[in-house]
Amino acid sequence: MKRPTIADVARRAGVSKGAVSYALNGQPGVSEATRQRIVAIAEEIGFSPSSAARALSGATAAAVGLALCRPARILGIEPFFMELISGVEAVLSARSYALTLQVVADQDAEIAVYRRWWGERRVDGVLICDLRVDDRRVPVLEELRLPAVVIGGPGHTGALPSVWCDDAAALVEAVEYLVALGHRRIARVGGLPDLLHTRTRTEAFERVCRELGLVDAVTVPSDYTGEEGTRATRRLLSSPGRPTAVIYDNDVMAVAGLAVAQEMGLAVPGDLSIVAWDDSPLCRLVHPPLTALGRDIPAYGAHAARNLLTAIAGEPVGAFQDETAHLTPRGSTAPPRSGERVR
Amino acid sequence: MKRPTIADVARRAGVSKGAVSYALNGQPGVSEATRQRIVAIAEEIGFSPSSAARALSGATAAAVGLALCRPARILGIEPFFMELISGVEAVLSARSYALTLQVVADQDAEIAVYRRWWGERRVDGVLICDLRVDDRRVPVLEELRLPAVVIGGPGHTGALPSVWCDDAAALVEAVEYLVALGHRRIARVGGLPDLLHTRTRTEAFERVCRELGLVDAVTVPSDYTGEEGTRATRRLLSSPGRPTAVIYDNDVMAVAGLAVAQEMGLAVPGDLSIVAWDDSPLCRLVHPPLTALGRDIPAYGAHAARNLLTAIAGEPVGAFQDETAHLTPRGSTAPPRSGERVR
DNA sequence: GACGATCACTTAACCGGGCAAGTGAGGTCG
DNA sequence: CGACCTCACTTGCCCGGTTAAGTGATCGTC
Repeated sequence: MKRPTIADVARRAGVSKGAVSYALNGQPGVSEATRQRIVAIAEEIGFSPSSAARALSGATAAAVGLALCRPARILGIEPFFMELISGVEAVLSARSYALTLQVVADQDAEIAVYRRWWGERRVDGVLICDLRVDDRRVPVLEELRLPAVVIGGPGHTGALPSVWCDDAAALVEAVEYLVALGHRRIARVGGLPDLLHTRTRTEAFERVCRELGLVDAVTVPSDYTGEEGTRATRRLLSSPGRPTAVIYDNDVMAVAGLAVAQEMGLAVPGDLSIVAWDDSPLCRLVHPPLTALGRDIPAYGAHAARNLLTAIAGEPVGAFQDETAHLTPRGSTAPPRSGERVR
Repeated sequence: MKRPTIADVARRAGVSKGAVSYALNGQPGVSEATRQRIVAIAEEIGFSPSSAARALSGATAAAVGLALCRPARILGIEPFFMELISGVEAVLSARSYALTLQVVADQDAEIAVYRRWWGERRVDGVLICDLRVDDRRVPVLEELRLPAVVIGGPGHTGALPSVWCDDAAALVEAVEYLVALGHRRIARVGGLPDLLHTRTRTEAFERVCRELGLVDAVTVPSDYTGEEGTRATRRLLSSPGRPTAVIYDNDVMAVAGLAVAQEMGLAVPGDLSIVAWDDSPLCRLVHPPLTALGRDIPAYGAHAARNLLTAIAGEPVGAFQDETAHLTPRGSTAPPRSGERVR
């Protein structure tokens, strides 16, 4: 089956292809009667304009890019990215934009992908995730003048617009909640230490613990995998003066931590309270269900996509603060047993 | 920063753009010395050919499409799709193909996306997931002559090539294993009943149970979500003559089932054995770790992508059988308690 | 009734590559 | 020595849209 082109529509309508272009794009230059006839014919023969030809004649590619820099085994189990993509997609497909996805091995590969996409005019703009401190991708995108929205921050985004949320405030809420329950020995299993939001959380954790007088509040770095969550939890729970509550930087590690506690014969929440970051269905699936810091991730992605489309349209876009994650208490948190409450 | 075009390279090299095209595409028509000079200049000024221009002049779009027809909350938590995408990506990016992703609401929307992609020449081919019985997408893709590889089967793929694995055999292995442990009352929580592989598994389950003389082997349909897994498990475990073993069609529901058992005070595996389909890290995270039917999903995706590229190249491709999922026994399966063993 | 304005188109150039056909220089051979 | 061939390019058209500029018909106006 041959794909219909604008020339086919023009021939059937008995007009020039210029007229068809004006008619289908709502431009002036054709009468209303002719426009309707052309639209009907286009509909009838199933014409949709070649994105390549459109992109070539100066218009947009009608596509945005997303490069993910995480190994497959983490991408798979972390609900975050798929939920983000769902939200991004909802906005893009409503405007007939395509999403081009690429999984990359490291930051250099990611930068190479951006340069290639830019040179190939394959995308009109990109979303960047997993912002790092002094991120090398930012100056490259600025230099290329490739429209981009950073998902993350605040700060370290250069002149690029961003969509961010206040992780520090969310973390403070979680710690204050645990302290209100009576916990004094709180530990945290953090995400990849290079990521900006991990650093933000770590600093907030240290600050709030200092302010509340919690002395041995320690953050164990990890890589978001269940294995690392298991390892970190084992270490924390085997140490003298083990914590009575642990905050995990993602849900996967929190679930892993729960399993370790059960394996070691510790009751959750009796002997150990657990708080997870990112409240995916996973948190509600396990027993006890996990207290979690949740937020609407599809909405987060949707905001990023919307701002990117605005930036592509050439309008100025600044930093957008999304809602702060809020704590949903569930069965995994409770006051520590009395013996534990006194240091 | 202006994007370099082939004309920029030609000007710097002092040749025509035709010569540059020949040089960069390894075609004969330029001397080796000139070719190297041109390649060096292209490298230096960071030239990559516009994908739009390339696509327009008859070559490929260098992109393949993947439409996912599942609601966001399922896509997020099911590791299957992200792992599949990782595998697909590994093959595509090695050949500089882009992956265009779209999340759609239903089958009609998905078909509309294929028609649009085809008309826009946006992709050279597509991968289709979640094959149904007498799938309506198949004849559409055949009519459009859009290269496609079906991920699923066997059967119901029309003349389209496919990549599939023998779910029936895997299911039989799981049931035989449970029977060997001494189980006689085995139930199954199935996936979406419309999907072909669900039907394949259901038929295999009924057949093998009949052959082994297990009388009340029941399949409860569900939708792959944790909530449905919870509901189905509650119903199964509350019924008189409750099963001593349950096979779940995905890992999420298995984890949910485990939580229900714990909540109802049933010991796993003492009172209830659990087998999960798709062995994601999730299965190893919970306590006890789940016995699972695992397979290499990234490899599955990679095979599909490879066959799609072959089909795009115009070479004939048939059905490809991937390895059968194999059972990894873990802590969630054991012989039923003696009182249960006798019917 | 001549003139300018407006309308409803058409024409043609352009985007950036690919590629068939053309060209001129140099070499081979009868 | 001229015919022929090969090599190493150049020229020019094509892909399928968009859009500025051009054109002819109709209309209103003085």
